[in-house]
Amino acid sequence: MDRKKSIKLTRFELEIMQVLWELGSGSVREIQERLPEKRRPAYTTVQTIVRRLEEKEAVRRLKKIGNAFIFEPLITRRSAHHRLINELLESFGGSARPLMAHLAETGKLSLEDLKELEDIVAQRAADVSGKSSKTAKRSD
Amino acid sequence: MDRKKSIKLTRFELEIMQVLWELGSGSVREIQERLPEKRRPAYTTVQTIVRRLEEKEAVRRLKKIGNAFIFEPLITRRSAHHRLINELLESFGGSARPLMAHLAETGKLSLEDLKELEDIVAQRAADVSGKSSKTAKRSD
DNA sequence: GACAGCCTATGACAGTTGTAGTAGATTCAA
DNA sequence: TTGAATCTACTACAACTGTCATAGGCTGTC
Repeated sequence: MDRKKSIKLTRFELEIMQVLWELGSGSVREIQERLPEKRRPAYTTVQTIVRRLEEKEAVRRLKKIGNAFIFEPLITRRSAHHRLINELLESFGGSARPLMAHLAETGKLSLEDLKELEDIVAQRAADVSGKSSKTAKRSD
Repeated sequence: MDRKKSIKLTRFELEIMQVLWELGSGSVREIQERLPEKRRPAYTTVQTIVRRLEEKEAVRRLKKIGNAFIFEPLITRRSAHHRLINELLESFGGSARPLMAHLAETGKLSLEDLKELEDIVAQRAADVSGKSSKTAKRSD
């Protein structure tokens, strides 16, 4: 599907992207202030990561306010999550089952969760057979 | 639960652990030969990773055959997977839902999968209330 | 008992990642 | 218009990773 062969993000880069996805856009200062007080890195550390994200084309400069740049994400949270999940699945031999089983066993998954998921899967099956939508409607 | 605050493995280290989990135990040579022909690293590269795994106490020397050491895993596949999953969940804000939804949407999850999961979850709920087992029976 | 062949122990190195300091540009309030 | 505050650009660096080469130690065989 996606031709933009998805960008690889490090843990910290991902954390900063999370902030940007929440904010929509923001300056280095804003990003830094949204990071958890515990272990909040120096301003220039955040700046460095944002620069690397720029190089990777994961964010871009949207505009300038005062003398500060405002950055915005160029990749979606969804696509990033997509990548993470696929990477994890690879480590598991490609099957989602062990992953699911783990979640179920460790109580991270409730019966209600599963019911809702069934709806999603059923809906998806219907869409596919009905060919009603190419990429289904969704938010996130 | 686990007091052994779980070892952090890199991708390659994990790949080698996978081989060892499958073999039960093996020499550097055996491990190397089990790696996919495409991109199979040099013998000494595998050796280096195994050494690092030793340092991390993820494997140990079980015995010596001829002049070669035979290594065996010290951590379970299960605990390693556990860690990976938890790390992923953290990136998702701790909730399994987005992860599950993603799997459902991308068709990695079938209705049968979900049905079986319901059994697991239901069983788990029963165990917990009934206090019948401490760590439930399982294979993996 | 000497040697080819495989093994181990070590060292090395470049790329990535997290972390931050410094210097100089820009801004804005007085 | 000037000076403090705030930014950006650049540099640095150690730890971690993937990758391998080299040197020297065993072993099994003729």
